[in-house]
Amino acid sequence: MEIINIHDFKNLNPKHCIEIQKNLIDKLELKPFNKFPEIVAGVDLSFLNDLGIAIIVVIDETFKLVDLVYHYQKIEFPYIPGLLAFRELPVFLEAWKKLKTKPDLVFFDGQGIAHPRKMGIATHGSFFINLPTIGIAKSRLYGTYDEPCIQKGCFSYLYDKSKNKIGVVLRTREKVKPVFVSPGNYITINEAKEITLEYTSKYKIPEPTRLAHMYSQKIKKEISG
DNA sequence: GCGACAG
DNA sequence: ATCTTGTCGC
Repeated sequence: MEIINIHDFKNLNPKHCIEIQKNLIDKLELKPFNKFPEIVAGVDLSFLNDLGIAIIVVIDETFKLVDLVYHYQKIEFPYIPGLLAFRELPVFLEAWKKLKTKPDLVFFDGQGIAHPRKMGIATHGSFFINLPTIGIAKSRLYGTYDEPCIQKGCFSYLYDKSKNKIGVVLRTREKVKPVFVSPGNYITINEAKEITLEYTSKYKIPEPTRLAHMYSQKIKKEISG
């Protein structure tokens, strides 16, 4: 069975998907990235009936927009908690082909290894683009944690059932609900947290993902008329 | 069997 | 994610 051919995603049932995720665990490399990414991309999808619209924004360390591409196509896979990658990665990868600027790192909207099988969309996606990735989720999918203090920069670790760290619950803005940050691949948990804070401006959601979401809503309106 | 459950 | 307006609090 082909393990990661994205074109076969739509023909898979949930059990196949879970097997694929389990088989990919050997490819996970949570090693230090050891550099600050000066050019990063942010990914997000919006939906219009049966269309999925993927947008990728590329910004520099001053949050200036460097590049932007998007792609939309029919969604072939339902939303199933734990299997988000199978729904969204096919659309994302088509948009990725259009990108001319190669970022140093990519932020995804969703989990990285903070996932039942350590295979959230940021992790799964890294195998296709071969770049370090970070998952930024607005809510928890998996793991246990204590509430972090209320100041910006406060954080607590997310743990799996074996008490291993799988990410952080990070307060990116004072008195506002924290975000769930986990490394996708080719980066450590602490690097993911630090880089996320560096790329956070005055809002709860870090700039790469926030801008991607903003533009995907804008593009959706253009498409709908 | 009963909850939990990214977007 | 999406459907949708005003409103409470810093």
